[in-house]
Amino acid sequence: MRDYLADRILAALATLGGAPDGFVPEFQQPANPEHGDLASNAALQLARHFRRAPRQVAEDLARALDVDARRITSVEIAGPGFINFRFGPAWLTDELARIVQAGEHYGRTGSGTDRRAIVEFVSANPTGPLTVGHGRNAVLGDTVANLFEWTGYGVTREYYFNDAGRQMRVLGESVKARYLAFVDPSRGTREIEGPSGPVAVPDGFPEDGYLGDYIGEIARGLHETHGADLVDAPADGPFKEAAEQVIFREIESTLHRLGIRMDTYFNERTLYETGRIWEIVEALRGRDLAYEKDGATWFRTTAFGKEDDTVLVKSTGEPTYRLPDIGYHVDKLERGFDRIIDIFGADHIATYPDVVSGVKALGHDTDRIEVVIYQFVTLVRGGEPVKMSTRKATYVTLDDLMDEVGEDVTRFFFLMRSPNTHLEFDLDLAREASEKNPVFYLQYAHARIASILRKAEEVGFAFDPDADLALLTHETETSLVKVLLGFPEAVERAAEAREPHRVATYLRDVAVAFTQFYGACRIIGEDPKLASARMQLATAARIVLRNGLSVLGISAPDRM
RNA sequence: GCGCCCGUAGCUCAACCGGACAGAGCGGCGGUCUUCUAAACCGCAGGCUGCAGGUUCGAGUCCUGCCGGGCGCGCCA
Repeated sequence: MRDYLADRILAALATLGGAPDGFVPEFQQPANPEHGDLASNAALQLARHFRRAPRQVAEDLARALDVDARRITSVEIAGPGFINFRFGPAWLTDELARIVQAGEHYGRTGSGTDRRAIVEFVSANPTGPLTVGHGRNAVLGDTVANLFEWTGYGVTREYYFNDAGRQMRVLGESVKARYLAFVDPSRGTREIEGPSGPVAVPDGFPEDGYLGDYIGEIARGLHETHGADLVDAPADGPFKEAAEQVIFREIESTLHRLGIRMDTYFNERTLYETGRIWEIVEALRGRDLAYEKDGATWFRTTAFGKEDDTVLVKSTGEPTYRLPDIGYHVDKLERGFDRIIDIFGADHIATYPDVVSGVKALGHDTDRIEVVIYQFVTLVRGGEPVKMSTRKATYVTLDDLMDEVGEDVTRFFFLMRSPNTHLEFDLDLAREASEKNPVFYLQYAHARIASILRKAEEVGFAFDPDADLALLTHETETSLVKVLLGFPEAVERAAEAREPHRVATYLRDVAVAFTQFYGACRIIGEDPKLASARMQLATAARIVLRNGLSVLGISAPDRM
């Protein structure tokens, strides 16, 4: 419809002496229904160009406008010079029929056809269970990936991790110390600083070791299968490996609960093994963007406007995260993706420009790389913010959260707000009042429609699939149709903006419009022709709710 | 000190690349179940969109400066 009207407006402008080059008519849905179904501000924008009052331009434009009376029933000028259009009932019913016909494909668009995107998300190193903090990343990334799929992209979901490095070494040491205590229960203990005062740990437990219960579980498992055979094994040998394996399995199962399945896991180590990172250092050096100082290799980030240069390779010979990150992104570019999306928490925002600079310096097209930054989740319990630390085990895991409020609520909660606003998660509220969560409102609307269809079957009402949709004249009926027609655009915009919450917001409008229709119009028991038409409308609403919830990765139950 | 994000109803948040009278949910107050699900619906109250300027036909949205909060600014990731 927008394309059609844009075409008509341009045609009308041509008869008025032409529009400025590159002028593209814009439309908006008026907030006030009295202003019609779609409004153009063309006259306001062109007033200066024509050197006339906006309303004058609007009148001329409206007069010159030649539109199909079946699609547009009224063209009005209002306010400072808006041109308001009203859709014809025949067009609306045609479109409604199209929704039912498209079914589960309704809302899929082809803007990304034949293009490929990779979304990298979660990417937590396997040092412990996923926490609520990872939840926002996981759900956001998965849903952004869904949005890409709905616009026609081929999508790869990738998890990037690193099992070398200090964190993992400490993890191995933590497990080994617990293991030794299982082997020799009389082993001495000492106290280190825990989350709330000192805690007793076995001798040999690192000062900054991991205190979570899962460490002991892993150690117990090793003791049960290997007995005392591992007492002389290195911490970063079987202990670290066992920990990594067990923890990764848990992470994966947590993600599965959320409906997330990764396509690929990328181990940072491969960038070392292939020598990729050293090639990059040499390439940068060749462009005079890397140099040696104080035993370290530096990246000349001052050449890109930063105040200081940054270290690429430490004096120990170990690269900083920046170097493999550059290599990783080059790798993704070489794999031929058209869009490369990284989902990062706000704390990583500063690292991104260095990586892009590096990739760009190597001659790659960095326009394809894009970062979705989300702000932190503040966990609130008993009205107080909860400080979380994986190491100190003062976290709430994603599994805990799902146990308490359910998978659907968990997903919806992380998706209902814009990524770049802080998310306050009140645990008490989520637990006690979870039935008041907006996600239930959407699901309830869906369940009600399913209930109507069941009921129809029970009473033996066979509705006519070729129902005369022109019978849908009630105010709540037409407004529901109009809302339903907005779905493809809602998906498209959410995808473009990488903002899943737009879909959630839209679905609320759908549920509201349906519920109003439901309250005002009965289906079963009405005249069969009208009932059939309404059944079509309800079916269309169900399709939109189901498809929309599917974009968000949330179930659409038939009963509640 | 510098950089990024945020500041909208009592609380949590929307507002579609600048549009018409800033909207929801929760909480508060008052109504509505013999009907396809009351996990619902209807109504009322509640706002100088942090403050001060600027840009223009028009600003919550863009620019500048303040104020307040978050996150960064490491040979950690």
